[in-house]
Amino acid sequence: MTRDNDPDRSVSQTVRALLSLRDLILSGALAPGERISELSMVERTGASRTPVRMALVRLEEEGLIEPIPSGGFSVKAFTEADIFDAIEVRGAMEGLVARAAAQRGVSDAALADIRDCLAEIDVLIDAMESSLEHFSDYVRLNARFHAALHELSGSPVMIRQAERAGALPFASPSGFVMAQSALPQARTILIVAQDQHRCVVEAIANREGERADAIMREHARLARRNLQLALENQTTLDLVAGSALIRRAR
Amino acid sequence: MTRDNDPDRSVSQTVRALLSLRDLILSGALAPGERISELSMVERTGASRTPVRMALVRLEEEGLIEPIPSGGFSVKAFTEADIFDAIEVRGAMEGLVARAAAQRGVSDAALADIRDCLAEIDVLIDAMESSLEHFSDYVRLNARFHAALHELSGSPVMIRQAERAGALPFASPSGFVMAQSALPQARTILIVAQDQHRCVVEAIANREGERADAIMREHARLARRNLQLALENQTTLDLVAGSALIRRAR
DNA sequence: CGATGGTTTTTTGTATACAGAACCATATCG
DNA sequence: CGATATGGTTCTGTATACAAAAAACCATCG
Repeated sequence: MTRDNDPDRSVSQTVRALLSLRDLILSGALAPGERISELSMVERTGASRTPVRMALVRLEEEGLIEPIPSGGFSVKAFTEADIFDAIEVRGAMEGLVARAAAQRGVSDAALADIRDCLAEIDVLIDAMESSLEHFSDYVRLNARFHAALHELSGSPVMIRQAERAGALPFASPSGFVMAQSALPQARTILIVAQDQHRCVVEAIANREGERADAIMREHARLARRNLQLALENQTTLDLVAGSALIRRAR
Repeated sequence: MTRDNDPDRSVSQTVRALLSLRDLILSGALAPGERISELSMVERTGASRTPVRMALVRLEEEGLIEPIPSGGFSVKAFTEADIFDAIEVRGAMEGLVARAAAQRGVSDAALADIRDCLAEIDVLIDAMESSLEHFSDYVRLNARFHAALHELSGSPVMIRQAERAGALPFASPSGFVMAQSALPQARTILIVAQDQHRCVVEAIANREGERADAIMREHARLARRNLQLALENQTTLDLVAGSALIRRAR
C-alpha cells in the first residue's frame, strides 16, 4: 500500500513474501550466515511485517533459515557434505516410495501417465543432441517424473516426506545446469538417468519392490557422483540455484 | 494481558501457543477435520492472535493441520494406513542414519554413550518384570536412544529428516502404552526391540553399514506388526497419544 | 590509546485495529 | 413451499502501534 510495485496482485501477501524470500536465499542475494532483518525484508518484498514473519517461520521449518538465540533468523549455511547427505536422504525416500508402489500395485492409468512422462523426457533428450537449449525444460520434466513417482506410492505420508527430502538445493539429480562445453557428458548422464527412470517404472509394473528400491538408491548414487564431478571440475559443469549456499564451504 | 492465567511466564507466547495447540490436537481435544478458529485458540491459549497464527503455520508445516481453501486451518485426520506408512518412513530414515554412521565410523565416546543408554533401558526392562509402572520412563529412554542413533550419523541433514520422520504419532515402536494385562507380551516386545537396538549398535561399531540398515528396517517392521496387533486387539494394548487422530479411521 | 559504562537506536515479540471475504440466517419473491 | 437475494455476523488476512530487549554508538575515564 506504500507503493504499488506489486508484480502480481492476485496472490496473497503471505505467498508473495514466501516466494520472494525463498528466491532471495536460493539466488544468493542473502549470504549464508547473514542475519535476516524483518524490516529489510519488508522493504524488499513490499509486504508488511506480518506476512514476512509468517514466511520466515515457514522457511525455518523448511530448513533454509535458522533461528538466532537472541531472536530473529539467519540464512543457513550448507556445506558440500550437507548436499551429499540430502541426496542420500532423497535416495532413501524415493527407494521407499518405489518399493511401496511396487508392493501395493498401481493402476494402469497411473502407469500410463508416468510412461508418458518418460516419453516426453526422451523427446527432450533427443532435442538436446546439438544444444542444451531445452535444459530448463528437462529439469522441470524431471521434477514432474519424480513427483509422479512419489504419487505412485499412493501414500500421502510418503509423498509428503519424499517431497521434503528434496527440499535442499541440489538434492535432485538434475539440480545443476550444464555448460555448453559439457554437452557430451551431460547427455550421457541424462541418458543413464533416464534408463534408471525406465527401469524403476518397469520394476513397479512388475511388482518387484526390492528391485525398484535398489534402482532409486542407485539413481541417487549416480546423482551424487555427478555432483561430486561437477564440484571437482566446475569448468564443465556449473552449479545453478543456491550456489551461494555452498560457496562458503569451498 | 487481558487475564493473567499464565501457567509459565518464562516462556515466550509463541512457544506457549505452539505447545498448547499441539497438545490440544494430540490429546484429541480438537477433533480431526474440525476447523481451528484463531479466536477460540486465543481464548484457549491466552496468547494473542499473532503467536497463535505463528503456531498454526508451524503446525501446518509439521503436518498436524492443513489449510482450508477458503482460509484458516483444520485438524488433519490420519488413517491407520497413514500411521503404518509413517512407521515405514521412519524405518527407511533410521536405516539410512545407521548405515551412514557405520560407513563413516563413530567416535568411541559416542559409542560408549549410546551403549550406556542401552544399559539404562536394560535396567528399566528388568524393573518392568512385575509391573508396567516405569513404562513412560521407557518411552522417554527409547526416544533418547533413537535420537542418539540419529546423532551417530553425524549429519545434520539426516538428523533433521529422521526427526521429522517420527513426527507423526505412533511412528515410534513404543508410541503406545500397554495395559497391565498385557505384561508378558509387552515385555517380549521390549526385549526383542532391545535386542535389535543392541545389534544395530554393534553393526555400527563393526562398520557394517548394510547390516545396520537392515536391522533398523526390521525394527520398523516389528513396530508395525505390534501396532497392527494393538489395533486388532485393543483389549491387550491401548493406544495413548493421538488416539483421536486415528479414531475417525476405525 | 584502550576499555567501560551509559545512552540512543534498532529490532524483535506481541497486541490490536481495520478491511475484505466467507458464512449464516432471514426474509422476500416466484 | 422453495429458491434466491440480502443483511448481519464472524472470520481471516494484513497493517501498524507499542514495549521490551538487544545492539550499536559515543563519550568518558583509567
